[in-house]
Amino acid sequence: MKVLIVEDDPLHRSYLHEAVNAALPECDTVIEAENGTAGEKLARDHKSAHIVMDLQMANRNGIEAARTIWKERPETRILFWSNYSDEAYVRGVSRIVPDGAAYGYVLKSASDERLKLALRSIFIESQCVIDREVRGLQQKSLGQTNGFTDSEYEILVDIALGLTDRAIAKRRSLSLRSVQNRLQQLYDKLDVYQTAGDDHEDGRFNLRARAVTIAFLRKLLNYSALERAEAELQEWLDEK
Amino acid sequence: MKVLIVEDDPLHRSYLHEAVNAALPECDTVIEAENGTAGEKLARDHKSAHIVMDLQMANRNGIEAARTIWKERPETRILFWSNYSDEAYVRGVSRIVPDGAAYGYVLKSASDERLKLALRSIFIESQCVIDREVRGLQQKSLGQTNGFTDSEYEILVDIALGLTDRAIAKRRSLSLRSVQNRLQQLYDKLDVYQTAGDDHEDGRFNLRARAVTIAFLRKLLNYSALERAEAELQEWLDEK
DNA sequence: CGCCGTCTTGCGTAAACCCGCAGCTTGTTG
DNA sequence: CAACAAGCTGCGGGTTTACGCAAGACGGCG
Repeated sequence: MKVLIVEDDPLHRSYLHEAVNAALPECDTVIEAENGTAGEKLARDHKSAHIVMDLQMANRNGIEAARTIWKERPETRILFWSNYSDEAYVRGVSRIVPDGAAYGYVLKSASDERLKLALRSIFIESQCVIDREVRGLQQKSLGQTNGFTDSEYEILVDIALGLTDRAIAKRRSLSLRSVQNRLQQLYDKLDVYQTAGDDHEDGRFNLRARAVTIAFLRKLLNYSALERAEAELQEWLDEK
Repeated sequence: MKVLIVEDDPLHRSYLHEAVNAALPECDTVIEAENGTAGEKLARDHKSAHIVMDLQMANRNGIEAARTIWKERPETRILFWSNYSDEAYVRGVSRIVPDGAAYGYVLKSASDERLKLALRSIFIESQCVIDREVRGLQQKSLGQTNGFTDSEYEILVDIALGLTDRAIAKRRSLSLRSVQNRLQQLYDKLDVYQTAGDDHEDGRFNLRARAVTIAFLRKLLNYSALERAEAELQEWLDEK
């Protein structure tokens, strides 16, 4: 049994290496990659390998890497190991996991025990293991309680990218008015108004920009989500 | 001689601990804090301590902590140790360093040697040590070559927060038109137009929102800068 | 002092944005 | 099937943005 570790930080890499050795005596080979690109290549070379993957990496982030790896071999088991439980990451991951694939998501702040347990559960028992904190977000982002619909999230990303209403309409095949409807819906959910008016006319906010800011501060969006969205946008621009 | 380590991640914390022991045999006490708040308190208790500080921490980030520490004891020597060299961080740091204070900025990707050397230079020799990469940014952000003026940066932050032109005018004591002038200036520098028009009328951008996105992608802004700015904004809103 | 560049401000306009109102299409439920 | 909720769409209008044009204000510099 082989395990591939994809992780930026040398300290964390060697820590993972040890953890894998300790938790999985049946594992005979551990390979390391220090960024997403190298990770993809090694995953291709060692087809049977299970993967432990960091999410935020400079060169090519974990979500990108996981996506291409899963595209080639959907049955690959991947354990995501991340510092953050931002909704943006969680959403990003659940967007790309293939049907029925075994995967995991544990936070770097988890104890040694938790990590080792997760390693065994996923790689040996083929179970999904998702940290409680992360799980909470996942529920919210799927269930409609309080969380965001896909269409709301979509339009959030679109204005975050800086598209005009018209451009969004074209991209999503909607009428201009519908786009604006969704925007209002988004403004509602994000509570842009409360912070906005207070009741003085003075400190008014630009709703569109404010919505993005709030989303950022609430970690509905983050750098890597923006980066991905920007790439998709460019793609779309090119083909249109 | 005492050294205080303020760092989120337990792995990095113990690594730093070792590095300090190895580089500074004259250091008899090493104290650790795992977030900004705890760091501030320990800094108060151990007045003579030199500090190694992580920048991005969950609870209270390094810049905040450093600011209050320096406010109480401006001669404190602080070595910032960070994963990133985003302009947003660099700018944030140079904004708060007291006149003539000895400080340092080294990246986590630096070699052991570099770190140890920096430790000795700052804590023993009272020299400023700033990683080459970081230094580059610093030049740019101070000199006007290609970089951003303070007033440009200021307005960037303001629209990122989601303020309207009018609100910005009020906050910065400018006329509405001046605010808009600065905005245009900003749009120029950020090259919002190039990506915008291409030459089709189709894929138009909302300049204001797009500018923020570009700034984010170029790391002129980041989460912690936004967070700080938001706090300042709230403060201003309250008193006005 | 007069010339010049940079910054500020006002006026005016076209476009984009925010949104209430109202008619339509769906899918759901009793 | 009737009734109802939810989403899409057009219309209309009030507000905000983006920006050209031009008139001052301020600070060097020959």
